[in-house]
Amino acid sequence: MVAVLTKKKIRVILADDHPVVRDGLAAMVNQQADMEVVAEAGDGDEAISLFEQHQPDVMVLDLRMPKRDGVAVVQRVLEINPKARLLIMTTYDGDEDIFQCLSQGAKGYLLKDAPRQEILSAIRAVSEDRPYTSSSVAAKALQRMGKPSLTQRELDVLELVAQGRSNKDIARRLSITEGTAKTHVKSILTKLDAISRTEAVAVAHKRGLIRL
Amino acid sequence: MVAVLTKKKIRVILADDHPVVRDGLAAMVNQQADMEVVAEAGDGDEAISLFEQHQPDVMVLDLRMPKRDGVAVVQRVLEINPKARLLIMTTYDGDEDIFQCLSQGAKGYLLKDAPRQEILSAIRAVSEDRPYTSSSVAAKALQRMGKPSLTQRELDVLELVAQGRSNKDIARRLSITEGTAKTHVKSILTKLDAISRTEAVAVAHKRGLIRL
DNA sequence: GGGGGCCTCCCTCTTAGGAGGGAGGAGGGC
DNA sequence: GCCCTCCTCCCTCCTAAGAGGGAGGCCCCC
Repeated sequence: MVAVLTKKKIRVILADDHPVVRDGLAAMVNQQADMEVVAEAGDGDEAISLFEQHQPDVMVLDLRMPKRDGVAVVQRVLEINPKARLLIMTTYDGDEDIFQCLSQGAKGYLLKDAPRQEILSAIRAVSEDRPYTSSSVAAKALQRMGKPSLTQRELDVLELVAQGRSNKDIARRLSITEGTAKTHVKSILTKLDAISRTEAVAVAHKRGLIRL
Repeated sequence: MVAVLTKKKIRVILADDHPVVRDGLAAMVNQQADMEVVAEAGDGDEAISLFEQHQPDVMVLDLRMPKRDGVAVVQRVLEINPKARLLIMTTYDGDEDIFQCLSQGAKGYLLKDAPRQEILSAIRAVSEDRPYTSSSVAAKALQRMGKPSLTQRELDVLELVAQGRSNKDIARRLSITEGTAKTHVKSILTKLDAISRTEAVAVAHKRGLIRL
């Protein structure tokens, strides 16, 4: 704390539903001379309201959170302030998550197993509005490019497929005919390049299209 | 730090592949007057060797770690020292993981979203050889009771099923006939109480029988 | 007004998958 | 010795699932 008054500290909000992780990040951040944690959120809604309230330089966001999903938080926060600087920090490295967040306007994306130094330099980069993405994550985002996206209806069907439902059952639940359900399943198989519905589920899971 | 010399501190080893989580736990633990972190491991092998080296009062273990899986670490450590006090701390709440760890002899199991106080009291409990299990986790363990377990071969088949392989493909990979593969799949379906292979995968995943 | 997605529904045809049996050999525990 | 579990293989029968088409209505955007 010697030459403190030269620069303003980077004001950080942490949003993660694990107290342990928040503690860890807070400890790391507050040890740095050039940054400080101004608030901590334990769920998506809290993250949004704390962001509005504090207008931090950087918000570090976990993707899977109670109440409101990470992607939804990204969307909402950027709606409130399009210049918000968001750093996604999560365990999920599916290309869909990464692609969604980055294309929606998050400035950085890193994985929770990243070493301390990488996390800190990511925060600094994002605070200066420079994008930060580790090479492995960037590779995933590029992988996702060019791949066809599923329509909302297809995602609805996919979720039921992943639960192990039959086409007939899916049709009943969505109030469509079995034939239509088959049509959707078929185009899911084509888009995901899978030969069977079970493989489609495996692929979708790996890509982060479905959770659980 | 007033009345320190009355008791020895609880010596804790942390094993988790996320530096952030280790930092968070370390910060929490070292703030307590009655405990201290003596070592940190970032993977399974390291956890085992550090345990041997330090013989801590408690080892806090993540389940999914590089090199050696959490359950395997539990097994090996208890082989080395049957009186080892292990506290599992993970994000996975599948009944299989919980059941495996506890029945193998882990003293406690808690989820990473647990509040600080719960984590600390769990460490204290386990250090005194008292089992600690949160009620939701205990409920899962009981759920698992009575359910049939899969044989090794069935697990082999299940993994391939989860990858979306056909029976024919599975047979080829395991060097058995398609008929035998079918037999295994059939008994998997029966044991998991599923009607289709895709549902079996969903159930298996929920229970923590398969990863990814 | 004319695309272009998207959702819906329809057709035929083939096969992989699941139901329900039985049965033999290997290995371990009692 | 016996029993039991597991893995292996066999049979039949039937349905769900996937391949490969086509087609109409809707809505939004250019």
